[in-house]
Amino acid sequence: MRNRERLLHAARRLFADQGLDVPLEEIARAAGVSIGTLYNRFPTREALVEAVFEDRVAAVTALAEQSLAMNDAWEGFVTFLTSVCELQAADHGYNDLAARTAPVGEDRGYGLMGELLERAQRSGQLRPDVSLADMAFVVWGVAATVRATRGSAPGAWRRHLALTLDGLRAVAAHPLPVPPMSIPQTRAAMRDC
Amino acid sequence: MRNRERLLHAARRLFADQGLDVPLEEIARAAGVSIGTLYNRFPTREALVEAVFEDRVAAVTALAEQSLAMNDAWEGFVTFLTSVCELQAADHGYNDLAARTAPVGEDRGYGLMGELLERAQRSGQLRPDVSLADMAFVVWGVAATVRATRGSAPGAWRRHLALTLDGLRAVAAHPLPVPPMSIPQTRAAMRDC
DNA sequence: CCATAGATTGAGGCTTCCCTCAAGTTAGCT
DNA sequence: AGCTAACTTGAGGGAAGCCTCAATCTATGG
Repeated sequence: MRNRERLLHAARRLFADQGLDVPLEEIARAAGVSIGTLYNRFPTREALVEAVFEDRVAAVTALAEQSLAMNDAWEGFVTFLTSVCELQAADHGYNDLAARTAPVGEDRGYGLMGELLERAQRSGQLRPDVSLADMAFVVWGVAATVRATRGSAPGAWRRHLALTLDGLRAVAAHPLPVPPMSIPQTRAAMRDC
Repeated sequence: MRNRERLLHAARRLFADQGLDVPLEEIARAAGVSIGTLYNRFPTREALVEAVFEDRVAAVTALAEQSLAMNDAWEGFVTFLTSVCELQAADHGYNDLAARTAPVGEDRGYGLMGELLERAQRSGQLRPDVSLADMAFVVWGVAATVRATRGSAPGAWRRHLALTLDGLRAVAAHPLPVPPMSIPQTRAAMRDC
């Protein structure tokens, strides 16, 4: 039916503008549909969010593949992270989501992140003591900056990201005080938003 | 009166455990006082928050002074940032607050941050292209990690901070893509949470 | 043209939190 | 004791969201 599409369109727009916490009634109104219909189509907010951002999984996978295809391993690594952050910056809702969806997972798309990372380490440019779980710090950090600066200093996140990346270079490496998060820890942390 | 103290105690505890968004009614209940009394003493949530965290301003100033007294400029800089992050990690409420209160301000205490920063730059260890406004990235980033990992991986923020600090070293410096935020921009961003 | 299955509607009940204010209580002063 | 000023109380009104469900509408096949 047409209503499902209208709802997805409205939700996409409102999530992008206002984040994942928009009132569902507002989405229904924007779609020109009643709140009851929204609940018929998407029994929970989660279902709606998932449907709206379904395509992003593929998009991120594609970005990772493009980045892996680049000759320079470090450049590929940087390009991938930058692209993901650009998605975050362009869409308030995806920014909210990225923090919960981040790098570590059995997810096919994110296996590629591991390859990008290891390749950059083998090339000697990415510090060897970081692991996949550490990428969550990048995403969480930039997400916070994106959120804070959306209104007043859009683009400032690029500076934050650049500083962060400089800390990931092998030449910058100094001993880290604690071991990386384990996979279950990382997953639990992402659940906690 | 005694009630003011009871309220401050209860609020201090609940803010620390649950963040700044605890229901005021819960604070009143924990203080053994009615909601009306809470409103008599603290007409707005902000007033209560301010009263609870009043001492932190002095505490942070003291930390900055201690750090300035250290011989090694870089060590002082790192010690200060680490101490502030420790405060954030120990208190959910202060973590919420730090992001809005961060480095830039006419605040006496935060003028010292500028001295720490410039001293570390003069010593050649802190990269010369960062400014006070960039410290907001550190606070925002670590605050996000503290929040996410509070339950599942406490202490993980130390790793995030260490990586971030490595990116601030002069040896790590690579050109930054955009200029630092202006002071008004920084202040506006901090208002937006 | 009717019957029926399916979709849609939106008022209304529910929860949570905010904040106020009339009535009641306490404490200090004479 | 009596009087007053100051403080305390908590029921209650209001706003925002969530979610449900009986009534209504639509469409399709016979």
